[in-house]
Amino acid sequence: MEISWPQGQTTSREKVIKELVEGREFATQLKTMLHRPLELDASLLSAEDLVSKILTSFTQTLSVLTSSESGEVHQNLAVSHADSHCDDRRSEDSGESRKRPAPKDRRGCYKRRKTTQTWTIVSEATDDGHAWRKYGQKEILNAKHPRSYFRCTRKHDQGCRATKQVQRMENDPQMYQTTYIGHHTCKDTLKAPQIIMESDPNWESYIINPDSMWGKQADHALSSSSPTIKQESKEDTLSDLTDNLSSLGTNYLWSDLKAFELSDPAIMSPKLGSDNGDVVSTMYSCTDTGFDLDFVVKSGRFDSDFNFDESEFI
DNA sequence: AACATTTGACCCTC
DNA sequence: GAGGGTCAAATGTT
Repeated sequence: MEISWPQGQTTSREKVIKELVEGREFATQLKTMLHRPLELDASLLSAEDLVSKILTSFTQTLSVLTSSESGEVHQNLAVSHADSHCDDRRSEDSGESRKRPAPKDRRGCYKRRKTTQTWTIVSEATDDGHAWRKYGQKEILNAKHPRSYFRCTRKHDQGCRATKQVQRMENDPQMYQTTYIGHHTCKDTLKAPQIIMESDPNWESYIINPDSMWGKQADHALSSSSPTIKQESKEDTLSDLTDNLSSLGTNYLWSDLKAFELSDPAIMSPKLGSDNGDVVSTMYSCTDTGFDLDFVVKSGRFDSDFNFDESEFI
């Protein structure tokens, strides 16, 4: 994989490398801790601290990358204008009668983002640690099950534009295909790991295998299927990659293995609540940038060919 | 009261 | 015009 850095971003590149190296270091410590819990040195950081450090590393990396990517900023500005336009219109309608008022002219209010990056996962769980609000449901042609539409609950107070669509698989009703559209810009990224650790003190036994998480190939015996992230080129930006890394490395990892806290009872399979010992399998399909990534989360394993080696960025 | 969900209408893209 | 994405009033829940 090769990323070409624009001129003048050498410093950013160094920061990114530094953050990733630090993150890897913390992950290594966490791995050691998980493998040898009885040999813990009291002077070392706790597992929770290490997780926080790792997440901070991701966040700092994203911060550097997104701040150097002006196109995204312009896009956000355009949307905020559209939002204010809609708000103005809403306030004008405030005097109308309650019952189905006269149709409003909502032209220009829709922010359909056909160029925004999307990626899809197939999983038993739809909860990903983020707070979502359902804003719609539609019957889809030739689909047995309706599609549910969710937006980030931080849309209004933090302007987070992330949305997702969840649809039950036809051939396997226990599985849900979740399509994520856009990335979270809100600040609730630490929520998921906290929930995990609080909900199950033995989470590490089936949630994370640091060997596989950080690129060292460990036990593949449980990986019976070939997982993929498919990426298509739409709006190729560097921040796309980093956003995906963030999501895959944090949100998805936590969420899929946190399959037992379900956020949408209307579309959830009731059996999930008692399946802690069962296989958690997820396939990621990413429709996004020009980068090729292969991941698998199966039976609690997170296998990745993606390596956070700084040489990858040269 | 505040927040979340439901659901019909509206709008956009193809 | 069909299909699908989003809005927003009504309703439900905490």
